[in-house]
Parts: sequence; C-alpha cells; structure tokens
Amino acid sequence: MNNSIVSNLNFEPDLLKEIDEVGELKNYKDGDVIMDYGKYLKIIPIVTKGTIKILKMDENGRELLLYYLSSNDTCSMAYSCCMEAKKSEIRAVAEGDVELITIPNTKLDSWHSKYPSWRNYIMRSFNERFLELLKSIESIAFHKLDDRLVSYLKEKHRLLGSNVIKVSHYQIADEMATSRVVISRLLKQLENDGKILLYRNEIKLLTSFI
Amino acid sequence: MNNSIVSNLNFEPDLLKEIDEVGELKNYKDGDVIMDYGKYLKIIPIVTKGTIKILKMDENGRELLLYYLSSNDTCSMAYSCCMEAKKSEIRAVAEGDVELITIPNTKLDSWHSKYPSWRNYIMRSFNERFLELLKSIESIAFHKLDDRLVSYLKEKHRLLGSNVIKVSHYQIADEMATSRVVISRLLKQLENDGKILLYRNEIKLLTSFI
DNA sequence: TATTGTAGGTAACAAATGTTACTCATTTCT
DNA sequence: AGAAATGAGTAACATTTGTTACCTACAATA
Repeated sequence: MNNSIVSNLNFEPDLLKEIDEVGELKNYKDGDVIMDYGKYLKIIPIVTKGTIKILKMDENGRELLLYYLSSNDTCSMAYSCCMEAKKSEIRAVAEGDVELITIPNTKLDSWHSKYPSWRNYIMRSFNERFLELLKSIESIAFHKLDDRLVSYLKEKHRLLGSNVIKVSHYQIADEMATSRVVISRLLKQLENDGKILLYRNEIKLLTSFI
Repeated sequence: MNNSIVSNLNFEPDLLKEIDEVGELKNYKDGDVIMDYGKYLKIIPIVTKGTIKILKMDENGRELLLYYLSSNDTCSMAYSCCMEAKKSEIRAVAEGDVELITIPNTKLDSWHSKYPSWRNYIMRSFNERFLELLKSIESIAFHKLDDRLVSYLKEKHRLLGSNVIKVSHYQIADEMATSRVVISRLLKQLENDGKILLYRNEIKLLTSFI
C-alpha cells in the first residue's frame, strides 16, 4: 500500500508495518457519503488525499457544516463510535476525490497501549476536532450571517487554493443552515461592495476580498 | 484522601493508589473561577462534588454556556491543554460548592499507557464533551431562543432536582449570549402560558412545564 | 429614614433573518 | 427544437432578535 502520506505522521516503523497489513485503501468521488447519521462504524479513517466535509443535521432536515477533514486527519467521532459502539451523529461527504485508509476497530485498543505515536495522533485529533467545534460555536453564536458567509468563502479559498469557487447558492445555504434567498442577498451585497463576482455555480473572489 | 467517589470509576487499584498519592483535593465556592481564558494549565481536574459550568466568550465579552461538568467528569479541554501546552479557550466557573481532585500533567502520559481504565476514562470524557458541544451547536443553530430557554430551564431543573430555580434574568441572558430584555420577554411569555411563575431572583417551574 | 443599587416590566423602535412568490436565464433531458 | 429542471435575482412581507429608554419594586445600608 502507498502510505507515503501516512509516513509523515512520524509513526513508529512497527506501527507503519501494521497499518500496511490491516489498513485498506478506499476511494470516493465528489458527493459520496462516507459516513452517515445513525450508522454504526467498525473502522476509523485516515484521510490521505482530498477533503471531507463533516455535517450535522437537525430533525427538520436542515444541515450545518461543522468542519473539514483533510490529509492526515482522522475523525474523532469515528473513534468514539468505534470504542463505544455508538451511532454516528454526523455525516461525512467527499468534497472532490478522496482517498483514505481504513483501520479496523479491533486494532485500536492494542495500538493505543503499544504505540505512543498513535496515542498522540488520536489525542491531537480529538483536540483539533474539539477546537473546530468551538470555532463553529463561536461563529454561530457570536457572528452575524454576513460575517459567517465571508468566513465560509475564505475557508473554501484556503482549501481550494483558488480564487474561483464552484458552488451554488443553494449549497451554501444548505451548509450554513439557512435559506437560498438569504445567501443570494448577502452575496449580492458582497458583489456590490466590489469584493466578489457572481456567476452561475461560481463565485470569483477579488483581491479586495482576500 | 477521600476518593470514595472516584473509586466508582472502576479504576485499577494501582491507579487509585497513584491518584491517592499525587492527587490534590481542592474546594471552590459558588462563582469561583476554576479555569480561565488564556491560562496555561498544569493539572487536570476530576470533579468529585458539585457542578462546574463551562463557558466560551467572544471578542466583545459576551459569554455562552457550553455545558456542565458534574461528579466523575473531567474536562477534555484541560486534558488537551496539558498535553499540548496550549492556552485555555474556555472558562470554568463553580456553580455552588465544588470539590475536585487535581492530577498533575506529568502523570498523564505514563498513566495512559499503563492503565486501560484511565485510557477509557479519558476517551469517554472526550467523547462526552464532543457530544455536548454537538448538542450545543444543534441548539444554537437549529432552535429559536424560546426553545433554547426552555431547554436551559429543564437542564437547570435536572441538575438541581428542584422546581425552584434561583437565577436572575441577567444571568440567563449572559449564559445564553443574549440580552436581559429578551430573556425577560420570553420568560413573561412562558408565565402567561401558565408554564412558570416569576419572582425576584427565582423561577418556579409548574407541572405543565415539566 | 433616605439613599443607592439591583432586579425586573414594558413600550417603541431597529436590525437581522426567514418566507413567499414571481421572474428570467441557462442547462439538461427527451 | 421543445419541455423540464435548476440556478439565480428581487420585491414584499413576517418573524425573530437586539437595543434604548424609562419605569417600578425591592433590598441593602449608611
């Protein structure tokens, strides 16, 4: 297996060998649902390529983007699901092409006591996810929609490395748990302010925006 | 040290002995700030008595109640602060009398590899805190203030075990990151609906509420 | 007792967000 | 080509939440 990516996590050689033995490489395409609400999980994923978005849904079907996972990340939710055999509270969707290595949950406990690097990796992941959620809460609780929209666009820009973001107003509204009309209104405002340009399925960030 | 409370966490006898040796018992009174924004932490706490509320503040000083810690809980934020020497992003305040045991961070890594029960405890704690944050996000993102206020009162009722909640409108507004006038308005609405009775510094939940 | 501070009630208004309804343009499908 | 689906613009309006301002009641205390 090609774990050249995983290898820069500073895992012990023995651990890398074990990952090579039991890990499975999986591929997903844009929009594929990698994990879903209510599902039981028997593996934990380590992302090697691409980006995964993590969503939470309410009773009425509205969704909210919590955070992204990208290379070398793993999902804490997955970890705790595995350890406690609980249902997932979140949905994971591939954003573009995604490659990941799945680790069967039978290995987790023994790796945890055997490999300090693994322990560190999991702990750091928990911590990072925790902080992402805090950021998310801060954003929702303390900032108005226009600010949140700007953050959203900047995050996309950071992830894609491009000034052109291919996304529909509907999608944004979905991920921010609001309605399309509201997003269109705010985007139009940004366009009028000379920060962005709007096209069908596409938003161009101008230099004054970034 | 009296660790009769901690003993029902199913820790190994050896671990209990170590906790007895290095843990320190601390006491706090209502309103005491146990942990604060930006502080570095060198211990992690295990709550043995009382309730601690965990708050997050934004740049403008508005606060938001994230969740409560009570007996046998520990704080994941503390854990990750200790492991990565990071500043705290949250504030912890005693709600009533609080007793807790502090564990010096020098012990964490070795306990983590030596004691499966400790590992479990920390993992379960991370998971619980993670779910609390998710609940918090769900509440803010998907529910209106009146619903959130009802949840707030029900949570207080659950924690206190009493129908009489001693709290001012100001306090509630603070913890829900909104203003006093708004809370007064919504409480009055609940009173008009026959769900609660309002007094100075006191809210009485009627049977139709619970 | 007079004074001061705190808790709470309430009206009037402002701002932010959500909803409905209709339009047009572009793409996709048949 | 024609029909249907999708993406987006926009107005008008409703609701929710935030803000300001002022009032009353109660409690603490000098």
